[in-house]
Amino acid sequence: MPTKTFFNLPEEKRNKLLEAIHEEFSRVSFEEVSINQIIRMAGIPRGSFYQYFEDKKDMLRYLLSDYQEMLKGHALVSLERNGGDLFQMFLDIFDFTYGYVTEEKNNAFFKNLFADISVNAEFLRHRAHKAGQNTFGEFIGELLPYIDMDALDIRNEDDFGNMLGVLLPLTGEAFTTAFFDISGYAQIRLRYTQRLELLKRGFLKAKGAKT
Amino acid sequence: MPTKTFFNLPEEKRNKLLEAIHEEFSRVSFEEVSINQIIRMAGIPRGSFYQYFEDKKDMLRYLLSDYQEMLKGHALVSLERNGGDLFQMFLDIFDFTYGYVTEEKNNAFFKNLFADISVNAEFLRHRAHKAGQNTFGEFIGELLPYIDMDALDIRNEDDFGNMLGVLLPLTGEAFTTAFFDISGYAQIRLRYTQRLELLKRGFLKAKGAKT
DNA sequence: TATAAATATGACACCCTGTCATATTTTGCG
DNA sequence: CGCAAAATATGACAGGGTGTCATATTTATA
Repeated sequence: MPTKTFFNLPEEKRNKLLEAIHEEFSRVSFEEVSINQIIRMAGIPRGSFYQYFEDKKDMLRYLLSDYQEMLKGHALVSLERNGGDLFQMFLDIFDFTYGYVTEEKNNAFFKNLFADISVNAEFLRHRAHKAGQNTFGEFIGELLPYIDMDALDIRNEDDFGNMLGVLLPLTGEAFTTAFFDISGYAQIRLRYTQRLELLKRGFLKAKGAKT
Repeated sequence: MPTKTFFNLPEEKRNKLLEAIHEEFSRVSFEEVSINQIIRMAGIPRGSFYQYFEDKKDMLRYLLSDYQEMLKGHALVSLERNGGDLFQMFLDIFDFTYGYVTEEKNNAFFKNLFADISVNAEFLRHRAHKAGQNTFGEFIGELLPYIDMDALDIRNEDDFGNMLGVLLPLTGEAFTTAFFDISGYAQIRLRYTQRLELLKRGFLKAKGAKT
C-alpha cells in the first residue's frame, strides 16, 4: 500500500500522479507498465515515486483495493434488495463489474488490468485470501449478516466457507473470460448463470430418489 | 513453443540447456527468471537462446505442457480404475500433482512455478481454454469416452461443459493454495474434497422436498 | 530560531531483453 | 566431390528499466 507520505501529498500533485498511473495502466498491460513512464508523465523525480510506492505491485494493490471497495458496496445493496440471495449477489457483482469496466474512461484501463493474467490472479488471490476459511476477512465478514442462510443446505460449520470457496474462483474465472473471450459478454454471462444453477442443484443424479 | 531447431539440438546440448532452465526456475519465481542466467549456466550464447525460444513465456509454456501430458495419463488411469468417476478423477489429479511436486528434485521448481501468480493463471487459462465450451480441446476430448455420464445429472448439452467449467477453476485454486497456504496439504485436501461433495449434492436446500 | 524529522531529488550502479549483421555448419544435388 | 543455398550460431549493441543513496530542501517543533 502507498505510504503515508503519498496520502499527505497536496491534492494537485497526488492527482497528477494518479492520472499518470491511470494513463500508463491504460496504455499497456501490467507486465509492461513502466515506472519510468509514469514519473515522466507525472513530472516527478524518480526518487519521489519510491517515497510513495514500494514498487509496481504496490500500485496495483492500491488500484485493486479501490475497486474492491466499490464491490463491497454493491454486494450489500444486492443482498438487501434480494432477501439475502447469495447467488443473486454474485450475479449482480458480475454485472456491475462488467458495466463498470466497459465505461468509456475505464475501458482500456480495466481491459489491461484483467487481461494480464498475473493481475487477474492477484485479484483472485486477494479475494480468495479474504474469504479463506481461516482468515475470514472483512469483505465476507461484513456481508455475512445479510445473507439468507436458510436457503442454503448447510450441514456443518465448514459448508458455508466452502460454498464461497467454490463461488469465488468460479466468478473470478468468469471475469477473466469476459474480457478475453471472443464470445462476448452475453455468452459468458449465460454460461456463468448456468453454472450457478448447477451449483444450486448439484451435479449428481438421483439425489432424493432411491436407486 | 520451442522451435524445430531446439528439438534438433544434439541431445547433450539440449539437456544442458534444459538443466539450466530447470535450475533457474528453481532458483527464483517466474517473474524473476533471467534469460541471462540461463544462457550463462548453459554456456550458450545469447543469440542461440532466441533461436530456440521466443521468450520467457515460451519456455514456460513448454514446461507446463510437459506436466500437462503427465496429467492426462493419470487422468485416464483414474477413470479406468474408478468406473469413469469424474470427481474421483479430479481428486486423483490433485493428489498426483501434490505428490509429484513435492518430490525432492521438483520441489523448488514447482513451488516457484505455482507460487507465481502469473504462472498459475497461465496454467489455469491454458486448461480453461482447452476445456472451454467452444474449443473442447484434446485434453477433455480424449477423456470424454471414459467418463461415466450416467452418474451426472445432465439435462442439456451445456451441462457437462459447465460442470467442467466449475471443476477446473476450483481445482486450480486448490493447487495454488496447496503450495502457498501455511495450513498445509491435509487441510487443503480436506477442503477440496468437501467442496467436491458440495458440488455433487448442490448448495440449496429442499431439492426434492416440496416446500 | 535552531534542531530534528520529513520530503524531495536525480545521478548511479546494475541488470535485462531482443535484434542483427556476420560467421560457421549442414544439406542438397549436379 | 564441390559448391550454392538453407540452417544455425554468435556476441556486440541499442534501448530500457529498476531500486538506492548521499545530498538538498522543507516543515514541524520546542
